[in-house]
Amino acid sequence: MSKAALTRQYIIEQTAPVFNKKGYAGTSMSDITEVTGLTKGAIYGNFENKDDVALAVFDYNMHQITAAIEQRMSTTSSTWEKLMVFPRFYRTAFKEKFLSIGCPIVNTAPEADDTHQGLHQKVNKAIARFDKGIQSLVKKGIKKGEIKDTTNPSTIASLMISLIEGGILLTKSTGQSRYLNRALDQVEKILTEIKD
Amino acid sequence: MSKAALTRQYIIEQTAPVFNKKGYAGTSMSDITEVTGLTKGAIYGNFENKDDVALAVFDYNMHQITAAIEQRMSTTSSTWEKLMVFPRFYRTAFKEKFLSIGCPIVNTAPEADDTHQGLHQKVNKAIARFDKGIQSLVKKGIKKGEIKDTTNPSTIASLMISLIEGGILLTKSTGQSRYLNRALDQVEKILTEIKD
Amino acid sequence: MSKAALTRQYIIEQTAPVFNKKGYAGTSMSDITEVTGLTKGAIYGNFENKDDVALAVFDYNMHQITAAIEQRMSTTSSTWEKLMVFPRFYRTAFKEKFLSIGCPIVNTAPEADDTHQGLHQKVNKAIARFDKGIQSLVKKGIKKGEIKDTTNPSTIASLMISLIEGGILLTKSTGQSRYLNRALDQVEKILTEIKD
Amino acid sequence: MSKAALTRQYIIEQTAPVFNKKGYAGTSMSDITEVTGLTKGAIYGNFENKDDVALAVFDYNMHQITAAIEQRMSTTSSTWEKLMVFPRFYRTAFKEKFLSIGCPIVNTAPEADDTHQGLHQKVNKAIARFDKGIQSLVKKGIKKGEIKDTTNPSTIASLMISLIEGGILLTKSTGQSRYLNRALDQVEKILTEIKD
DNA sequence: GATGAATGAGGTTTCATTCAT
DNA sequence: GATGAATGAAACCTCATTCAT
Repeated sequence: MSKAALTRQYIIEQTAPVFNKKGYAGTSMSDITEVTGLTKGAIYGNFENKDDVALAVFDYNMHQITAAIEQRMSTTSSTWEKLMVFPRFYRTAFKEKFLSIGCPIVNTAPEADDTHQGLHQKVNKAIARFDKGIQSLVKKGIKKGEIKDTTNPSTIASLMISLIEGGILLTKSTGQSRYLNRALDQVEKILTEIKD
Repeated sequence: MSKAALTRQYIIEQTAPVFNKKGYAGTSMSDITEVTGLTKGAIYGNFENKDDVALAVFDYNMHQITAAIEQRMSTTSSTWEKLMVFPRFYRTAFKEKFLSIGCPIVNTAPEADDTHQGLHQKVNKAIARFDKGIQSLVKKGIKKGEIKDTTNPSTIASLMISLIEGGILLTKSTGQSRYLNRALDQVEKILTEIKD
Repeated sequence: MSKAALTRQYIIEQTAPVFNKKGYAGTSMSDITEVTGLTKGAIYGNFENKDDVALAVFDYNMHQITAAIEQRMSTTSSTWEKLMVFPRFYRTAFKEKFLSIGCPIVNTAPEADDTHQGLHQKVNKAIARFDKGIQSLVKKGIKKGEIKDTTNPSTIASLMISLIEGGILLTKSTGQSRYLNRALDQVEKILTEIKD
Repeated sequence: MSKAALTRQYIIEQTAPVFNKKGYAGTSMSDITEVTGLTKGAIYGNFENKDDVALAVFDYNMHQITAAIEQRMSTTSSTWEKLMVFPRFYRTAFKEKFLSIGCPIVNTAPEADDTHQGLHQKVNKAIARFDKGIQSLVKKGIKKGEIKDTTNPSTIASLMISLIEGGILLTKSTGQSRYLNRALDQVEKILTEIKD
């Protein structure tokens, strides 16, 4: 890793929590220099502008979660078990490590929707990847006979994602874990129902 | 209604869409003067500060939705039918009139969580009212024999809210109606299952 | 007294302490409405502008002190005793009632000097009146044989005023009464020395 | 000297006359940018806020006078002569160079008294330093047998300062030099009386 | 490649004042 | 004659960004 790439990575890691807390518009370049201990010049040497930092931070945040999920999936060859990784991950690891941060999709979508094209696209791509991941697991499960062939992959994906993101939003805001817990119960119930 | 109250109302109504689009930090006082055609002084004559405008706008946005829902509920005396108003409302009226705006809870919760105490409290109170409303309908339904007495009101409320808010978040961001639609299908399925 | 004159007087009396505390530039029209409980319109109905209020308040403050001094002087027919009223007044009544407010001349002169023509003129007229008052008492004292005829009235006036205003300035700022006390001791010593 | 320190010094020097003329509340950030030719950002890059500028300017103004006085004192070893530097300095150099500005203590004390904690403290510290300086000269003079041992150092200091500051206030406001002149005559008379 | 002082626009808020009611 | 909502300028301050060193 070149020195430049290292600095870039350092900035992203230090800045991620700030963007998560304050949002895009609420985070200032001064917040970034403060949390990194670097100068304005150093930030602008490694990123084009604030936008560029925000996009990189979003990618970083998504990668943290996706990598953790994929790693857990790799421990089983059953596609149904792979699907069950989602509720299990969000119930344990997520609550321990990530809930204080929240989900980057939930954090970013409402703000980016109408004002921030670059981020909005990234959010939608992240949702699409999430969705496609679930759908292809369901399809593979059907093929392998692990999942009932009457199952609609798109429906399963839509439901799972809405339940998870909704649950996170509410539990994060209220501090009451029951929202995310009941949502994840429901995800598991749905997955159990489609098991063949 | 005094002139001041009229102006206040006017400012709220004109400003609501801007806050919905740009969020709290993203909306400037200049945005407000622009959309209202009033001067800075006029805004500050009717509101203490930007915060005060934001809180009033949030209340206004919530009231719009709650009033519409309550009005629909008033047309039936069956508590189960009253519960069914939620998915039906969000499926029709909401999509037509409100989706461009989004749900004030979804719009506000992520930004307010960590930085904006006043709004955060308002959001949580709104969620609590939403939750309590569903729970008391379920309880009443059980009492009246319309709903199975094995039903857990808190679970139903948690699930319904997570599904609705999650569905809105995703449909608003992606533009794909399937997220909200599948979430509402699920809400209706859940309600059908608890019908006695 | 007409109703208008009463309101004017009321505004002046309520506003005087504010101007004394905050100075001219530091006092806002809102401070004035707040302390009087009246509306902007009421203030502007009775005064041309903020300037006009400030000038009236200065006159009022000066009158308070001058009237008290003159009242005390009227109790003696000795001109030397009349002169001694100054140190005695400032030592007692002033410290009890007026020090928290300060002397209008000290309060106003530095701010008005370079920026506020109207007030500056009023301050200088007040000083001139103060000065002339002392000088004519000294002259009368010389004529009546109460004061040595070698005495220079202008010198006595200059010295007395500098000592009194300097003493007030320092005691007000530091909270240490010795500045004003030693200055008044000196005034009395000077008066004793010129006694015939 | 770093570039920042140079700019800071430049801002202070350019701004000093403005604060002297207009006072703290009367001086605006725009006045400062105008007189310095710098932008708002440049000022705020070098000072925390307007307060911070005002405090630095006060220190600068005091230093100008103190340095001039100390320099003159260094030309004699007699403590009595050192005390005589005060009236002589204020009579000549001060009237030529500083009277247009006034004395920072006189300029600042009345405004700072009730509203501006930071400045108020600085003013009082400046007075205390002035006072202590005179007192310790008197004490040294007594020890060295130059000054009568019946002399009260505190009284001398109180009197000298009241006379000087009072004289400046009145001469500055009225434009008549007799106030300061007679006050300084009196200071010299007092010093002559305590000479051993 | 990094620094950090400077920019200039724009942020929120308060000001003295006016004027239709 | 009084009201108080509105004005428009100006207050203090922060922003994202640049560029000479």
